[in-house]
Amino acid sequence: MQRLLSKLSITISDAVYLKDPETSDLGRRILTGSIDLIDRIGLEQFTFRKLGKHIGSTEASIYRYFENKHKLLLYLVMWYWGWMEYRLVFTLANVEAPEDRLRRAIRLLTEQVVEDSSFGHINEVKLNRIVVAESLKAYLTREVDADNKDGAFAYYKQIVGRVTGIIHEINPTFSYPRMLVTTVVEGGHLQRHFADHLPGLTDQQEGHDTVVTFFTDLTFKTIR
Amino acid sequence: MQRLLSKLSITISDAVYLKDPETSDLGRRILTGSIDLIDRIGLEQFTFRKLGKHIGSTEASIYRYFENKHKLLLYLVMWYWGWMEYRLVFTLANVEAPEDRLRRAIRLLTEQVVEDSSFGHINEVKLNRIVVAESLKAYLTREVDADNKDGAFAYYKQIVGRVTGIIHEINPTFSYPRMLVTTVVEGGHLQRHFADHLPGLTDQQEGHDTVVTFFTDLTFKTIR
DNA sequence: GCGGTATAGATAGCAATGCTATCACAACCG
DNA sequence: CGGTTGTGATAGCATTGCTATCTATACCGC
Repeated sequence: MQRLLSKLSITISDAVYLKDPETSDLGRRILTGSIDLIDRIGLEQFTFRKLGKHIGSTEASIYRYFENKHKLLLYLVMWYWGWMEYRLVFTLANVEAPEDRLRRAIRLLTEQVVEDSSFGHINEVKLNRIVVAESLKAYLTREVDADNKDGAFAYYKQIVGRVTGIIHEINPTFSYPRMLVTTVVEGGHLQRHFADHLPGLTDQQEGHDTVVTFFTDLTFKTIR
Repeated sequence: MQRLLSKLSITISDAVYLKDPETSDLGRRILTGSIDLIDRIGLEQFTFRKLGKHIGSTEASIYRYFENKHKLLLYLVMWYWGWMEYRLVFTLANVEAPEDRLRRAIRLLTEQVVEDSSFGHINEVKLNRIVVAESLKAYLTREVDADNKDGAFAYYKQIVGRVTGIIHEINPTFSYPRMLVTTVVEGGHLQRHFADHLPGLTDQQEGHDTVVTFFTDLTFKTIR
């Protein structure tokens, strides 16, 4: 899978960037560097000026690629879901039984990413942490509607659509598959965050991964 | 209930404010005005300078009450959960059967607030919209741990604890009650947000409230 | 009524942020 | 070789986030 993925590229809606960062050395340094820096200092503290310093370039040059840090976040989040969709498709390949397919899908969507490798300049482990900690901020703004029109959530919706389809195979009468899938995905992120910072709000324990277990169980029981 | 609540007051940890806004006219105008303005323009666009103009005061005066807008948000969110805990206690009063108690609790936590009245200078309808749209930003920061130590999430945790207790009554062997409750609460908020802005990600329909139905159903099935 | 104290308005100021503009230089491309 | 493109360098400006100082007022105890 690694080898294959490294040849594929994830298409990002050109509405989220001014100049495609995949097409130049500086662009790729912006991606690598921003993932690095956001993971380290958090989105609030992150600025284009700091990123410029971090990658040995300037604020003005970065502005030639992205309108502002919100758009850059959209890019990263969109890339992440594009990558996840690839992984989902591979994970489900040749798996026939819908129950197995659903189980695998939920695992993929709720487990932590621990291995970085497939794409050269993107560190998926760090990007996963960013998505857990910051991606909701990409949805919870006044610009959602515009960003949505720009296709920023296209991969996310596709994933929701795929899993919804599996649920439908298992139980065609279940009325709220999309609600369930987004609840599982975002709930998974939130539980990971709580486990790290507000342990009183979760039951996740050190060591074994109760998040995956919990959401798998919840999903199968809910759709019955 | 209205009459009783209007005499009660919700205690907010003094770590989130510099000067108790409940103790002065200006303080109460800050609360009323900030709820108004955040609801109108969103947290990102909201600044103390704008709030000063909005309530006919100055930036500097507001800074005497709150360190920054993040602390003000914590105050509002904490107030909201304090208020919700009151309402939860009243909603459950004299209801014996744990299934009924759970059903009522979930409804309260996931339904939209539509009536404003009980507390003079706080508009609960607007505050509910703010909590739906912005409260996750209060958790998803680098300061969570410090804010948590300051007791900013105390009411939230108490509510989680109460509902966890009910779940335990119904099924003492269920292992993840806290995960379930926070998933329901935050999931409820998210679904409302999606319904308004990203309808492709939810199944909520105009008119009848599927969010409450969905999460009630999910909860009962999950704990069985 | 007098002096003290708390409160809030007015104004200034400063560093950081968000964003734009201009210019110079190098690479590369036909 | 001349033109285009991409990047760095620098400047600048409005806004934000926050602090400081000064003044007017109101209220509180005596």
